[in-house]
Amino acid sequence: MLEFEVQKKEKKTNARLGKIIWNGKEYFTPMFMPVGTQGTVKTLSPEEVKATHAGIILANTYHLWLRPGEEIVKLAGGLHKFMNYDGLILTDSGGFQVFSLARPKDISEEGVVFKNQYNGDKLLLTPEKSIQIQEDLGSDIVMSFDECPPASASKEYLQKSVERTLRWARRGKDVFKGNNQLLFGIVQGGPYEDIRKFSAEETVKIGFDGYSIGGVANDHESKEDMYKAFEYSCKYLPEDKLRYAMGIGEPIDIIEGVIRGVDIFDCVSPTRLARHGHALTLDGKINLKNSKYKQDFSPIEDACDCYACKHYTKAYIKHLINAEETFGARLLSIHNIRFLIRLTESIRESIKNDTLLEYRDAFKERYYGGKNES
RNA sequence: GGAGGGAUAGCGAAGUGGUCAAACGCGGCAGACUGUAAAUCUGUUCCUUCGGGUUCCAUGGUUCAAAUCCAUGUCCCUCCA
Repeated sequence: MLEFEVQKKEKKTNARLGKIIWNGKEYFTPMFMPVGTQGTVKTLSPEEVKATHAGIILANTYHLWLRPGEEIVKLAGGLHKFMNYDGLILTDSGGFQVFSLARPKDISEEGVVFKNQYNGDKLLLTPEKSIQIQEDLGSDIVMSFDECPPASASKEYLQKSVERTLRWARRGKDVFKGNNQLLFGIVQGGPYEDIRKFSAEETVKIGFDGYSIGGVANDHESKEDMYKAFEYSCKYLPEDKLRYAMGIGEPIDIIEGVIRGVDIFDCVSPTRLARHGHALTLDGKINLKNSKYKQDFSPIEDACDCYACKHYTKAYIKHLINAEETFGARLLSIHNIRFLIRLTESIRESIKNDTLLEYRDAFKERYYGGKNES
């Protein structure tokens, strides 16, 4: 069983340094979780994922339900065995797909109706079904099925949505067997303190192994609103449980999240940006498709210890991206994930030294180089 | 030697009297991307001092008006000898 303890609290912020023990292995928080929606971190082998020092990945209930089907994964012996990955796996519940795929009229008290994108079938995903699928997948951390409304939704809608998500959380917990799996509840409520407080307190009353902060970075809301959501959620969550900000992955957002008490982050951005030719660097995000890198025979970052930076130049990776060779996307994915993992390593170091705010300011100054972050 | 067909922006390719600075695709140049319907999507791509200027193989012509019609030339392709 997975254990979690807070080892140190930063003096000037709400940041925490934590340790997870699972299957005899230790993992440290704050941590970043690469996304492997369909049972693979796009373009990477599990060995390459592990080489970035990522200890946990996220897979998706909705996608694996549709294809290949959770019964296939179960027959294979569970997702770890199926995809040959022995690190931690967290499965998202399909809640994000309520935001990205469903229309308002598809959402009811019972659950959410989706149209199977492969054969047009009508499919009903309910809190109970989501838990059953995740149990069959055999992930280590199971997410409650939630509605993920846009941050811009009206306060009235958010309040109603949060109440329904609470009922769904209750229903999910009631059927969850807990066989060597943890179950997380999800706090919603947009940028409003009263709704976040209500959502957090009521979710805690139901009682979960950890708590997620959802409904952030899904609607081009302001950074200020996103950070409020972190703050107003963490404020009402227990100290001794993991806190996970769902979908957060811009470097500055990770730092600001940690400052407000978040332990875990996940994001598609390092792999998606990679496929689109972008590399994360301490001096900001760069686009290797830009012609200025044609003859740049230096690594993406001199100081980076990733496989891509140790062996390849920007000019070569640019060539691969321009030629649409998958190796380019793979090298950039390795780099970008390693970049975010290294970011969390630096953050943990700063928490130990109680210098997180100074770290944040120096990071921002260099990353944005005087430009406004957006 | 004979008979046809063709030449349009960096490339491919529409257009066959005015609504054409010229569709569309590729390439080029940029931008976006936060629990992945995303190896996707968006913008831009003759010159410009943003008023305009100069284009559709070349030259001449017809017309109020030509990428589009006519004549001649150049080059390319196909078929027949």
